[in-house]
Amino acid sequence: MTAPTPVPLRPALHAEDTLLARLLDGTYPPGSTLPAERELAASLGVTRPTLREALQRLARDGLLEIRQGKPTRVLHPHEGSLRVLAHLSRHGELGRMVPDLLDLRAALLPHWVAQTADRDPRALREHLASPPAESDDPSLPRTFAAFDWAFQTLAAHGSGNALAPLLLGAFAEVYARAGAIYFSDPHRRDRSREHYRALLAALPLGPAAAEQVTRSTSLDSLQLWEARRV
Amino acid sequence: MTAPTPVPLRPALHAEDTLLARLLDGTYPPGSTLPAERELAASLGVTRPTLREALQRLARDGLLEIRQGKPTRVLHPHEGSLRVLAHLSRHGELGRMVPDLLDLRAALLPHWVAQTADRDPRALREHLASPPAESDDPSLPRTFAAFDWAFQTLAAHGSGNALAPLLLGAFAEVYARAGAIYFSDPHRRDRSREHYRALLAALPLGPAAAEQVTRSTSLDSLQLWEARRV
DNA sequence: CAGCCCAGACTGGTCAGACCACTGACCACT
DNA sequence: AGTGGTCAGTGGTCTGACCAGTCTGGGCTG
Repeated sequence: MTAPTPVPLRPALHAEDTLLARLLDGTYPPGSTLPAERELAASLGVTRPTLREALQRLARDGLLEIRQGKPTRVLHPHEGSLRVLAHLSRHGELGRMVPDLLDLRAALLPHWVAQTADRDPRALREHLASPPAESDDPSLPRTFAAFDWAFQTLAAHGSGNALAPLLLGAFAEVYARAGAIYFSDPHRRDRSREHYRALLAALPLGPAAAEQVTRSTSLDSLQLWEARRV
Repeated sequence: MTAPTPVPLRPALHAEDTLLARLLDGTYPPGSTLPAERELAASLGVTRPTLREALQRLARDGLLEIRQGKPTRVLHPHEGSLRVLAHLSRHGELGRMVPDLLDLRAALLPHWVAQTADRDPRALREHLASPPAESDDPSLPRTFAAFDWAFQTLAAHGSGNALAPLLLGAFAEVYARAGAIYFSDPHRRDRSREHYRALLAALPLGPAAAEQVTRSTSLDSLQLWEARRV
C-alpha cells in the first residue's frame, strides 16, 4: 500500500495529474486494471467522490473504461480521444509531434484556404496583411504562434465546413505549445512572413492558386523543421 | 423551481443527458449561466456529488466552464471539443453533417492513402479486395459503413502520422451513424465498390496515382450525396 | 464426475449533510 | 471619490454509509 501523498494543489487536480502521469509513464499500462477506487483514493490522499470526478474526466478523454462491478480498465492509446494530445504535449512528447502537426496542416489548410478564397477571403486577406514584426521581445514566438493560429482559424471558419473549426479547435492547446517552439527561430519566422505574403498575392488569383501556394508553403515549413539543427 | 424529475436510468446518466439536451435545445444558451449546483441537483432528482460527476464530464467536452466561486458558464459551441459532435449526432443534426464529413474526408484521406501507398500498402490492398457483397440483409448499411471505416483506419495508421489515428478516432461514433445513412442506398454502395476497385488498381502505380484516385472518388461520393433524392 | 447454481466478496454508483475556499458586490470608513 | 473589509452565494471537498452490478468458488444436482 502506497503512502498517502501530500496534496499540494487542489485535491481533484492533484488526483487527475498524478493518475495521468502514471498512465503515461507506464505505471498503469494499457490493458491493465486500476486499483479499486477506495484504495486509490487513500493512496492519493483524496476522498472517493473527489477521485471519482478525476476518473470521470479521464474516462471522457478516452483513457479509462469505467464499468460498474468490474475494475476500471486502462485503454490503449488508439482508443483515446484527441484530448490526450494536450496531455501528451505537457509531458515532453511535444517535439515529436511537430512534424506530424505540420503534416496534418499540409493536408487540411490548403483545402480550407481554397474554400475561403472561393467564398469570402476578405477577413483572411486583412489578417495576413500584418504579421508580427521582428523584435527581441521574448514573447515574440508565442505572439507569432497566436497570429498563425488566428490565420488557421480564419481559414477553418471561412471554409464553410461547420466541422472544420471544431476539428481545428481540438489542436488549440497543442498548437500553442508547438508553435511557440517552431517560431522561436527567427529564420522560420521570416520564412513564414514570406508564406503569408505569397498567399496574400495568390488569393486574388482564385481558389486553385491559393490552395497551391498554401500547400507548397506548408510543405516548406515541414522541411524547415526537419532540417533544423539537431 | 422545477419539480424533481423521476430518474429512469442511472442517475448520473440521467443528469448528463438531461443537461445536454437543455444545452442543445437552448434552455441554457451559450454565454448564460447554469443554476447553482444544489438547486440543479434537486431539480434533476440527484445528489450533488452525482450531478458534479456529470458536470465534470460535460466540462471536459468543452460545453461548460466550471470555476470555484462563480456560477458555471455555458460555453459557445466553437469553444467546444470534437466530442460534442457525437452528442450532436445523437440529436438529429446528423444529416447536415454528412456533406461536411465527406468534405473532410476528401481533404485527409487522399493524403493518408498516398503515404500508405508509399510506405506499406499491403494491409490496405488486402482489405480493399473484399468489400461486403450486395444482399438484402437489413444490417448491410452498417456492415458497409464498418468496412469503409476500417479502410480509413488502415490509411490513417499506414500514413505514419501518429496523430492521424487519433484524429480519425474522434469521428468514430459520428462516422458510424453517418455511414449507416450514406450506405443505405444500394447505388451509393455500388459506387463505393467501384471506388475501392479503382484505388486497388492505382495503388501499384505509386503514391501520386493513389492520392489522385482517392481524391476524385471522395469528391464523387460528396456529389452523390448532394444529388440524392430529397 | 461433469455441470449448474447461488452465496458472498469483490468492483463501481449513489446518497446524505456538513464544512472549506473562492468570488463579487455591497457598505462603512477614510 | 477611493479604499478596505464584510458577507452571501458559488463551487470544492470531506465523511461514511448503503445500493447495485460482476465474478468466483464451493456446494448441490444430474
